[in-house]
Amino acid sequence: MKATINDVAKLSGVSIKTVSRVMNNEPSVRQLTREKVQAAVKELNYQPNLAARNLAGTKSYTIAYVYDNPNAYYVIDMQEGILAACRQQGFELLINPCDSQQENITEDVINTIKQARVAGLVLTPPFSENPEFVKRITDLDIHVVRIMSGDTAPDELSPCVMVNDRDAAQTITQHLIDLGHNKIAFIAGGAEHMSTIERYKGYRRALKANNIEFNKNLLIEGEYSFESGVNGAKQLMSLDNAAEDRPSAIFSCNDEIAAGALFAARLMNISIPEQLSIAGFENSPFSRQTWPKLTTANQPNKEIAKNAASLLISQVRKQKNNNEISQYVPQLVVRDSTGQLS
Amino acid sequence: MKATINDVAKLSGVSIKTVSRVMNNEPSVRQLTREKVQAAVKELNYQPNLAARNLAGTKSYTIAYVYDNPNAYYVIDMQEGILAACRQQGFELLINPCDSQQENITEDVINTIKQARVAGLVLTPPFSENPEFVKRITDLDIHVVRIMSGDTAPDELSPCVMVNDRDAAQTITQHLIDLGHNKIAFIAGGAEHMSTIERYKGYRRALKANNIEFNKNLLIEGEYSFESGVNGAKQLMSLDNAAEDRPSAIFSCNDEIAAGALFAARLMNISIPEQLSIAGFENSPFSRQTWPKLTTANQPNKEIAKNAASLLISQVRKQKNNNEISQYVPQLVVRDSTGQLS
DNA sequence: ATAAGAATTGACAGCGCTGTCATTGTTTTG
DNA sequence: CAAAACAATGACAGCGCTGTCAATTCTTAT
Repeated sequence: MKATINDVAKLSGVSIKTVSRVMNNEPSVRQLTREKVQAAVKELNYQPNLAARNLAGTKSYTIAYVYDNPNAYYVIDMQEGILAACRQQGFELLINPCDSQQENITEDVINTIKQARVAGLVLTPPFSENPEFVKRITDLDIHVVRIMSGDTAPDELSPCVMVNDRDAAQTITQHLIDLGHNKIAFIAGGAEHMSTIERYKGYRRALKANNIEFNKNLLIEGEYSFESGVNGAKQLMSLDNAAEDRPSAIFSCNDEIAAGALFAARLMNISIPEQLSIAGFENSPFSRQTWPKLTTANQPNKEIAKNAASLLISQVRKQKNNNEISQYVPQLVVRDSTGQLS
Repeated sequence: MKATINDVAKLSGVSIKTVSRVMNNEPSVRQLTREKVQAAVKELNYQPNLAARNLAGTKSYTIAYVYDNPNAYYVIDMQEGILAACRQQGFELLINPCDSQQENITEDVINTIKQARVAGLVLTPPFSENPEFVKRITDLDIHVVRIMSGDTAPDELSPCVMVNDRDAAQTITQHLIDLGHNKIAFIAGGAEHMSTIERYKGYRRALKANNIEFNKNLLIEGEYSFESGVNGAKQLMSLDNAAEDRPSAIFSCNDEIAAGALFAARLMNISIPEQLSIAGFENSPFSRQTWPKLTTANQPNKEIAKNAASLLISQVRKQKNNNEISQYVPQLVVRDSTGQLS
């Protein structure tokens, strides 16, 4: 029922070794031979047996996704993207959820990837932002691709797929400015996240580009939570209007914060967007479940993850891969929570 | 570095075949021998090579989680539970996200599980609620364990882990009644979900047990969405109060609906819980991100999934497994969105 | 045209385990 | 106590593939 390499060899009239070569994109196979084999592969719908490959070879056909992130939507998207790349390339995916705060987490992860003979790792924050952790892994000759916030890779430890939160945040802030706002507050997420830092930088850059002076009363240091949004917005909206401090727009570091801010505004009978504009970031399902729906920035996580995983697989295979995009800029999604003052 | 079966055989002074027997819990091994081997296994920290097992044996050590569910929190919890069981038992997990509405989905899934030599499937709604689908799989001698809503398995196709939404819904409704409410509305989720039906039944049963007459104006047929909660609550709260139709409590079929209802109440300047109690269901992270926080019912998804997966693995191994719980009743979590009328 | 060199291909062993079946050890029974 | 019955163990092949290395074919330069 299931075709083996032997069937392919017979059908195409070559040895199994040659079939193996074709399947692994090895050089030293004549073009004609290659095509014959590929035809047979197609006809028999042959797919190499992963178990046999893993057993026989010194190479590994398994990559892992090591994560620790409370945002289920993010994780699922990443995972599905990675999975798509794996399926395409005949790789296996080991999922490894874990607690990045745990004492011996690095050793634990190393153990797991040794045990399972993992060839490479896709890392997302917070792991991707921890150079010590990354170094420990790459020192073991295990390939790594990191997905992280920024515009260029921070070091040479591994290839990175960058998410340019800064530019995106600048775009969002500019959107607010274009709407006529000049008192724009920023509710930050936890400062331990690079994404917070980057988004903040983008916000500041937009202000600067438009000659709007930064007012530190309009900066709230929060964390990535609904509650933080509620408190931040409350604090902001109780600023003295006479002193011209009270903002007419709030840029929240993510959608959850924005939802909280939205909620607080509602509590204070401030109508959105007539009296106050609120923007989020992430385009999580959350942002469509608020009322009004949130203006936000969309990052195509599935696509990012798929690309990162393909990159990783090319690395593992020692093939080059030219059509990788190494920087993504989240795109502005304008919905109903931002508008001109009226 | 990594111990093989050979090392264990040498250390314990038996043949590799005997070690294999011990590792697979096969009979026909003397107790003394078994212990010797187990000691060696422990000393060498030996773990059988999955690839070799899969390649050599006719048995498979892979189970799959086939899902199609928009609720990322649910999926992640399920997946992590299944993963935990797999790790414990030395199984491999194949993750298979897919679209249950797709034309040839059944064939696709069958193809995948044949290709990967999957021994068993963990199914959650909507797949677990589709008997045709389940039958197609079990006809192939592939083991299945279903997680679904109800109190007893609907058929003999496969073992089931039941989530007794009905009893839980009754408990929630009773909680509302105990608080003094007797005009309790129900905003349903999509009727194609068993969970909706079950939760509705529990609601009706609680009414009946307390001699409260069912008022069909208080039943809103919605779907599992925020918007549905908004619309449902609006409709309910505009009911004529004079006719004594307007509810003082709303039982929403899940947290998302409840969040919508909460939001609508806020829009109408109805204070929660002073003027209206709202209960959700699911205890999703969502329910802690509303204000006030939602009273809801908690289902320990991770644990349910872990149990279901262990059950599946026992089936696959043809071992019996007595300590499985086959029914879970979600527990009432009282928070701030329900209270007495004041 | 021909030898040296390079490119292509194949034979064969073996990865770590399980299935089959033969062998050895231990009980039971007449 | 011998024979039959059964329990415990091991020898060996082989799962489907890859790595090594030798054999073959094709180039190229002389």
